[in-house]
Amino acid sequence: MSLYTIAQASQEVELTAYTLRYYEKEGLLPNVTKDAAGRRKYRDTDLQRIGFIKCLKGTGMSLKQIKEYGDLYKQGKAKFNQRNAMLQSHREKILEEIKTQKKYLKMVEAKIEMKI
Amino acid sequence: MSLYTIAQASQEVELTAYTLRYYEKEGLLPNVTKDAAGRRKYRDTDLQRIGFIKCLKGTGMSLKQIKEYGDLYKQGKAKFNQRNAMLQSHREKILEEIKTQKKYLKMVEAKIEMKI
DNA sequence: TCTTGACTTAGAGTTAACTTTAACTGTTAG
DNA sequence: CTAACAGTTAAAGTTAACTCTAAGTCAAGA
Repeated sequence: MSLYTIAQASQEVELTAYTLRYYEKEGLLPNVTKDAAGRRKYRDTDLQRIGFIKCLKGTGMSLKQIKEYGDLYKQGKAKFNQRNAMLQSHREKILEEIKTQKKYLKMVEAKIEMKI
Repeated sequence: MSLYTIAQASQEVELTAYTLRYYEKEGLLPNVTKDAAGRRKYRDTDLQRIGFIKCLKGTGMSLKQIKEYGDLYKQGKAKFNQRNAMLQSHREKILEEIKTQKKYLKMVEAKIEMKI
């Protein structure tokens, strides 16, 4: 079980320390502990959580919605259905997005082929 | 050859009239003509251009870069190489992005499958 | 003729997601 | 012991991309 300073965590997850503090302030990382001097110590589970936040964010979910998801998560089995529904519909959204990206890719390729 | 008011063009391309004026102000739509009363009249070529702008924007190109691309386009054959290089590297970027989206899709699906 | 409604402009306001600053504190290497 | 450094906070600043407001113009219908 290893602990990371904010600088180490920052490097690990490829987000700035500013961003990590910001996410915490916004309630996306409720479980980050601090050492005796008040400095953040990130655990592996924190890094995993950040990884999933990056996944949700990278697929177009807003921080606000990510927080909602996290809040449901915290409430455990009671909110399982609601939480899973969120993921299901987000999955649909990603599928749609991939479809759109492929369409756009073809448009760009067509433009390249036009050579004008 | 049909002409569209801003309201009609707006509906056609699914952007608000505000956004169309904003794009024009930013130099992304340099060829929109106006009628005797000073009202914008969009031609089919304008709508096609907007369609391509949406494609570039939808694949993560900034309006600033889209303007640069448009400016190169305006300079015709002289800037063909530069313009085409932009599209080539944008194509790579889209391919990368699709790859990332597929990875994230798998992460979300894994989370759904976990049922926890 | 009057009024309604779609348009015009310049410029101000909004939102999300950071990003930076200022002032401070606690840890560590020389 | 002290200077440098990594961290802390609250709050202000930044950026992109809209989005809206205010004040005005113009054309068409009752």
